[in-house]
Amino acid sequence: MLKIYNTLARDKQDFKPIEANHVRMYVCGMTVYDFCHLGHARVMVVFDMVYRWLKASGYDVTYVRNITDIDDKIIKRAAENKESIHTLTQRFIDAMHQDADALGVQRPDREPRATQYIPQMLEMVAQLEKNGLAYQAADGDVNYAVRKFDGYGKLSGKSLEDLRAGERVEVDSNKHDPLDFVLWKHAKDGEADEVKWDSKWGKGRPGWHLECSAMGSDLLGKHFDIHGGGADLQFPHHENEIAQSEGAHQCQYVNYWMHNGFVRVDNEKMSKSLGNFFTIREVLKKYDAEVVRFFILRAHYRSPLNYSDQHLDDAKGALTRLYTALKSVPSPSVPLPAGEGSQFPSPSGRGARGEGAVDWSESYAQRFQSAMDDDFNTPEAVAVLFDLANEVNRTQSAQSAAQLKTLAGILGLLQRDPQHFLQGETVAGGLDDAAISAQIEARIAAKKAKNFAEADRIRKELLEAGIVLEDTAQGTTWRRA
RNA sequence: GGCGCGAUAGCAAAGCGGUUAUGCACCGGAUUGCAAAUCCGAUUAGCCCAGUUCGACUCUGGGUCGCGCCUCCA
Repeated sequence: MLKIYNTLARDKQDFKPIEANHVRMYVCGMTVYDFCHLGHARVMVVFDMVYRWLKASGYDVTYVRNITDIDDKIIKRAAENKESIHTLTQRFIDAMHQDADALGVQRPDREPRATQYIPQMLEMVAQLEKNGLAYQAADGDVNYAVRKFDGYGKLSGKSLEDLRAGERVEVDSNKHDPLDFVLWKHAKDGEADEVKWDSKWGKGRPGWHLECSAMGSDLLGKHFDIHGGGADLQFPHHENEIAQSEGAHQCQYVNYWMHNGFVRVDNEKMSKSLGNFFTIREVLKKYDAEVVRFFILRAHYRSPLNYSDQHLDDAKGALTRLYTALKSVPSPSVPLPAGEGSQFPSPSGRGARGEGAVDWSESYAQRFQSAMDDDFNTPEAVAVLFDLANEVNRTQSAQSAAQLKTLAGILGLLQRDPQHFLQGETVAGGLDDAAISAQIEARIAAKKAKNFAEADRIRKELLEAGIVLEDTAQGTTWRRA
């Protein structure tokens, strides 16, 4: 039985989807005005892992991750760049897809853009107004009347009183309550047509919180299973989403709220405002994308994750061990042909399908499964992978190697040709494969002639060029350090 | 100030009321011409103070420190 830590309950709970065998999941995606940083990478990878595990567990999953393509920052950036909103957002959506693809993140089933859901948003505002939860203020903005919604604060565990006590922003006299938030932002003079839409409250654009509520319920229904995002979205964003959706639809919005921990640098949250962020593409210049993915999945999704070169190097070394084990055994390909995944029972007797054609009765698979079922405990699941690697190295069993590759595949890891991972790409200015082969041949000749001094010299020279040689029973192999 | 989360060996990071986490590093051995890789073994833990218990890293209370949210943020 899968257990999920539900922020709403502050506890791990048994996961039961609303519809048997079908899971509907929404994750807050990016605001596209710049390149994604490692914090974004973590959300994408973490929920990709969740998506994959639900599928491997036999569920049909509808996964929605939105794109915020209208927002103050976008407008500001477009103006600075003297480009249109559309050009700017499209550019960064493309960049985001490149980054996500590199990290092995599967595309969500739907990727709605806020600007395509304006009618649904307006409809929601109208419904909220009708339900007495929204009002148009003197400045033209339509606000949500927080104190009219019973249960405001149930996700973040904050009461309105607590929130007011900590109020740090200047009180906006147009609001009935300082905590009221904007649903529809009234257009200001001089704003481009591109950033305003007609509505019965006048021209304007949607508030950020409204976007997710409208897209979520339009694509997944008024009540769905899982809603995820970074821990910083818990308040106010997700709290406000609940207020909007439940206020408009008069029913429970989401059953399980999941929040991933932050990526930190020097023990501080990585964020735009602190300026201490690394973009995904920056990091990928230095580290293999799979290493980055592995680095993220090695920690539990709710724990903070400190970024540093040392930790990435560490992750690289560990991943190398797994690939080395796969390399040592011939043809560890995925054991079952596609489409025949139903011959094994899936975890907990859920439907038997999906990408994980795994024999779940096998002991490593069982350990892997209970780790993943325990609130997606990937560190524990990864530990199982290492135990399996040890078994592979010890027994040279093709079956174990196949199991290793299959289980790792559920995490989106270890699917490449081991040789390719270990040897990497030719470094600019470094030795190419042909040059390395020539050196290896020369060394083999030297060894045959018992000229070990020469053989060692060649090996040392290669090592200084970042090439590690390994003499095996099958001959000499090499990898990049 | 309010609310919440965390503190595990040199580093990273999990589970668990009593029995090896795991990876990297380090030490010994096997293997190797020597290495590397691999295998076997050893060493290194549980912020502090109380309490519960036959027994606590694991539960309870208090403290200390760190982090986050309360403002856009993944």
